[in-house]
Amino acid sequence: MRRDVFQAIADPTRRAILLLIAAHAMTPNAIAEHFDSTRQAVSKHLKILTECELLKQKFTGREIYYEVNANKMKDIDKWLAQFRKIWETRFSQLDAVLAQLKQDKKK
Amino acid sequence: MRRDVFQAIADPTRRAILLLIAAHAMTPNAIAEHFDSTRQAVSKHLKILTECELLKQKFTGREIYYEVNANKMKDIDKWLAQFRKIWETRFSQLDAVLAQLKQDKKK
DNA sequence: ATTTTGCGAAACCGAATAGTTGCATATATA
DNA sequence: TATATATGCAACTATTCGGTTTCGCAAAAT
Repeated sequence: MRRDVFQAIADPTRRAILLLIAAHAMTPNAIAEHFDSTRQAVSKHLKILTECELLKQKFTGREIYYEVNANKMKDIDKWLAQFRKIWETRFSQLDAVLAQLKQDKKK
Repeated sequence: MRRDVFQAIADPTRRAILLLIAAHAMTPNAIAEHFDSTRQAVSKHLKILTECELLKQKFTGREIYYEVNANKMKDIDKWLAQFRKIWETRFSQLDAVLAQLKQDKKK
């Protein structure tokens, strides 16, 4: 199944999970304790977050620690960066126009 | 209906719309020309993006120009900033631990 | 060896989603 | 005035989504 970072963070529970374990890795049971829904529901969220690589698994015995993949979080920032770039050039073009107007005024 | 920025950008078509009109405002018809789906489908996307304030409408006669609300885009960045903050303190704590180890070694 | 614990996977269900077609309305244009 | 154009809205549909319950399995604990 195609998993997308943006689709993954669309769900508020999944965003909460990311924030919860951003500080330190946690097991599914420990994570589920912080939410009203069942462990299985949380497990589904973890699966989705793992499939899009926002989470990494660390296996220790029968426990699985989930931790945030900081590197993948950058994908969101990269997308935002596109807009920053567009707006910068747009404003620099505006600057050029304003400079031209100033120039014309002098004449 | 409750509209969320994260839910809005979950859809790839909506992300494409945002990028398309980031440079300059466009009308629904002009936007729809860039996609395979019908004008009505695009119009629905525009409605969702407008409801969560990622887009602003400019009315001129019977035409409606849609433009990106750069300010609302910051909401996404604010969310990302939480993680940056967590990771900064986590690393500074790590620094403290390392410093302590160094201290202990001296003794 | 038996029981408990931690976990994922499957089957199912109601709600939400993205798309379509068809229609109504207001503004240009002939 | 009649017609074409730009747009939003409603009804319908197939699919996806988030949740639950039930189950199976492997690792600990007893």
